[in-house]
Amino acid sequence: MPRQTPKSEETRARILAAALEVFRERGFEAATMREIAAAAQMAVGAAYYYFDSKDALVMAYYERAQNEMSPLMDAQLASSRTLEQRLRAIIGQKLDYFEPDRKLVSALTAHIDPAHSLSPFSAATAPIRDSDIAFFARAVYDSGLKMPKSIEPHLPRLLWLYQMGIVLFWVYDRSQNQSRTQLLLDKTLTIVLLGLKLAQLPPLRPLFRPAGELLDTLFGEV
Amino acid sequence: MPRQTPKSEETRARILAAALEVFRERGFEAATMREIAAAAQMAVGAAYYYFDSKDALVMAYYERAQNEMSPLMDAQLASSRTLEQRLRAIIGQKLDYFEPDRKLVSALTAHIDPAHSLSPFSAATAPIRDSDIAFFARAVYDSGLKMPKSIEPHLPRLLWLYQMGIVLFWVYDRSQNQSRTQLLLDKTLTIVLLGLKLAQLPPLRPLFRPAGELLDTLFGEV
DNA sequence: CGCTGTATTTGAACGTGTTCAAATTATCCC
DNA sequence: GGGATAATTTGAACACGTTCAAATACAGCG
Repeated sequence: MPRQTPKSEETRARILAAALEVFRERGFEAATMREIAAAAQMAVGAAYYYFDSKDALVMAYYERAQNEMSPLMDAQLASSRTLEQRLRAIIGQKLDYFEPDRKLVSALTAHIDPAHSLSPFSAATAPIRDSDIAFFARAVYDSGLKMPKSIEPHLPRLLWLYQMGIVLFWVYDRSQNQSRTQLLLDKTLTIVLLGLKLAQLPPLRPLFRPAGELLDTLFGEV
Repeated sequence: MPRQTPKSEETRARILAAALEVFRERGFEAATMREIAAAAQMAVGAAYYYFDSKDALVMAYYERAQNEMSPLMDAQLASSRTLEQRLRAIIGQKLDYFEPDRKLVSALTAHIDPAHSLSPFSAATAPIRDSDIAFFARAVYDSGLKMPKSIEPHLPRLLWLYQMGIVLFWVYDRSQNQSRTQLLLDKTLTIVLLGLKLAQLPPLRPLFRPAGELLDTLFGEV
């Protein structure tokens, strides 16, 4: 993994920039590694010296996106109070950030298979996923929500999963300005928050015990 | 599309059989069209004369599966009464049928992108999807469930989507005997049925109106 | 049987992502 | 500076899915 010298770091950046340019212009699938290498003014082999695969270019984009979004997310969390505000802020921020690259993001969401490196559920994307889930953990924690003990530890991951569904829908949403996604977000957020409110009511808590057990097993180690 | 003479039909069948053999042996990705053609004792071009692509072979498998499952589903529906029984029967039947080909099915569920022909949401799989949703429609209708008018027309599709989630989980479930999927099915089915019961209570109906509006827009034409 | 047109079959060729031995360039140490 | 070692760059080569012009088998008809 050549990230040693400043020069190689710069070459790497040049290839990534060229790749994104070609991706945006012709889409991920239609873009060829030869094109990308040519755009970066080097032989195709050189691109492979810096990136293991075509997918790795998208992965690098994904990692950079996460890094760039991190402070933005912090700001969103700092400037919102209720859980609803926070969830809206986080998810809205993510959609805003990815807006110019919706086509490219679809390469990231195209695969469900956890064995596929670009899948949001893969081992390769685990660090990004974890740092993402951490935002939801903070959103929940800072809002002082009191959840049943059986649900609480899983809540960040559940919300992340929910957000993943929204993003997925958004990527393939062909309505004007992705207005359907807005609708989906508005309505489902209401439902999610209602569910969380209900889970807080002591008399209803027993109803959530089975759900907790389910989550324990599903999110537990394989 | 050469499905004219009995002979060509037989050749087509031979290629599909050879393909499934190779797919089962080495997995969809690792299998090559040259291997498949060789297994069917013909040149690679001949395979393409009968099937447009490697994906088309999986699609043919999918179509055949749907045809073979149809009478089995009928039987399951005939021998069960309550909605819970029916849902269990339908979903259980599907998992049983696909059990020997879990690896191959993963090629069908690997893509979310509706533009990808093998995606469960693609235009190419629409006929299979529709016939599948029809089973859920019958399961609901025959069970005499009284749903709010706002939800009712969407219920079959919703249940199909739910089932899709279960199948998806199952395909990538690496626990012994896919026991986690069983757990997921048991627990979520309880929750789904509880939700449907609640939706039937007149005092709670207003709560479901927004959900109905959401579904109207989401499932409406683009 | 032979002729004609269609259905099928062939395998070389294309463009793809990826690999790799070899060539080139940079770096370090004396 | 010069020689050795490492980092980088090259482009041909590979296996893949797919295409296609050409070759072959077949069917119907006189």
